[in-house]
Amino acid sequence: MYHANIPARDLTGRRNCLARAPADCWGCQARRNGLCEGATPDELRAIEGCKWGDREIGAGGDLFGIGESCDSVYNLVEGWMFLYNILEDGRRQILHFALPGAVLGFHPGWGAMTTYGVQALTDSVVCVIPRKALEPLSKRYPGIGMRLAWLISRDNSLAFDHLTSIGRRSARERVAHLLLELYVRYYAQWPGGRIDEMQIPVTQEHIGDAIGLTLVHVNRVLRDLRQEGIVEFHYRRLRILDPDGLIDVAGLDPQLAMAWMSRRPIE
Amino acid sequence: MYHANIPARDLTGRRNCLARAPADCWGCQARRNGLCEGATPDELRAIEGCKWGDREIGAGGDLFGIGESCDSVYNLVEGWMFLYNILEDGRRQILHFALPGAVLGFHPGWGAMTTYGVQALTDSVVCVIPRKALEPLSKRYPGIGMRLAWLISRDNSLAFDHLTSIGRRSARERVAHLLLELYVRYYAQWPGGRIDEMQIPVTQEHIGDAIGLTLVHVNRVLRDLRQEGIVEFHYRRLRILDPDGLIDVAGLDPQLAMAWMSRRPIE
DNA sequence: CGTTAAGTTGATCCTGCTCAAGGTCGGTGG
DNA sequence: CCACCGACCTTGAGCAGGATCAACTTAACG
Repeated sequence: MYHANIPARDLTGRRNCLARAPADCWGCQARRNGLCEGATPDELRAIEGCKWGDREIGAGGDLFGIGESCDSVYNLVEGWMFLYNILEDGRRQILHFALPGAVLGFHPGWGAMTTYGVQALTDSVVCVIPRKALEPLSKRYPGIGMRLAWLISRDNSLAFDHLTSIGRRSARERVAHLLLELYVRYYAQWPGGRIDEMQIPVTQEHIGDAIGLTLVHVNRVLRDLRQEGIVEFHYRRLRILDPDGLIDVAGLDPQLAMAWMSRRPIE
Repeated sequence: MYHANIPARDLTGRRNCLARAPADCWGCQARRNGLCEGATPDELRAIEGCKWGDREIGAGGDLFGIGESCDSVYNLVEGWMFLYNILEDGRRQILHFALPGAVLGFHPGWGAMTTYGVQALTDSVVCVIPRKALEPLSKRYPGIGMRLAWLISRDNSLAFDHLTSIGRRSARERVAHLLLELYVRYYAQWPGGRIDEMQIPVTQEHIGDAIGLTLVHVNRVLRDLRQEGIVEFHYRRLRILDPDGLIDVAGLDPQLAMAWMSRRPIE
């Protein structure tokens, strides 16, 4: 049973039922994911040993903002977050949606400022690993460095997909593409979830900011897709009625679309 | 002296003078960059020992195409390359320009197909390191895994910048932004190069494909910038006449713009 | 000096933005 | 249980940034 009534807080800080899934749903795999994925018991103990502790962030709160210095690496244990950039005049670009298992805050220019911010979409929990502990840790357990490299390169690969989408696809294609991505990642995280009733803790404005459109236009595209009986997205509920149709609208090779689901770590 | 007349081949395969800079210019720092950056003599020997050899790629040639399987990691030693994606109908998105020192071909889904291609802008040389050698290498020398992670996260950071640019900036801002990026990276690679005469082996079509515009519109924007006396970009020659003006057009915080130049590795 | 890639410019069209006004959902407080 | 409120969604009208199509010019190489 997935959607037991465990309340959480949304962006406004009010209780709502949008993030109702139990901890076991939002974060079940997290401790086995991210940096700990495929780790030996020894490594797990070492990581546990050097971590500072967990940090909770309410929905709408920032893990860190743009331009802050950041001396830790975070392993997202529970909840959804997103990475973003904001220009002077308020235009916002969402760079990445982070699901449990994501590694956050590892960026070049260590002492220096971050060039993006991280905000919680739902109430979230991150495991804090001080930056200083990382290097000795990777010296003792060499697998950790490679696993980090692999995780970041996976995110990079997603960023490349987004670049292609924003740079060269039409609004319709972009929306379809993002919904598919969210579905695939949701499903990889919580297999068994139903395709016709997913809780994606994201508004239409988030979607627009992620794919370089205005919320108004995103809404129009979603209306069309709804009228065509392909998907429904309404108040953070995603229902994919016609998966093949959606893949078609996205302009994806159906085979490639399936390959998305099978990105597994080294070995 | 930087621009000695050592010919290379351009996209058409003809000799030209666009890549005239001597090997010492295009690739001088490469063997000290990338995976080898900051490596101890021991590590250097180990990397040298397990590499398969160098591979040369003529301008316009592919290091690997989209959908090929790729069982090696490449260290770009000499030349410029770019990562790209092509949609079914021919639309192309350039994901990243790679300069000497770049690590190429490290991507998730190892045995699986690549999701992007890599093409040479100038005659290039890469050092080939078999994928199988990488893991034992990183076990023996833990620093290598972390260095890899750092390198990839630097590329990721650039991809985030590009996402922000394409998603939320106007055509004018995007062009200015990319020219600044190319200048900064060029300068970091070949300090001492003149700001009013840089050889950037990239056409206006490449620029368009990198920032999600048509070459026609890129041309119009460049015409405006030229008429305003800010930059000239003509036949792969970039001249920045008014750096502050360019930073202003890009809508960048001047201080942040300078910070770009100082991304250094861990420790 | 011919050839070809690359750059340039104009006219026209269309996708997606802006501005503005409602409508709906869901949580809260009476 | 109902009324209220704020966040979120929805729709229309008009506009504009950038795309498309097409023709022409220029630079660089052989």
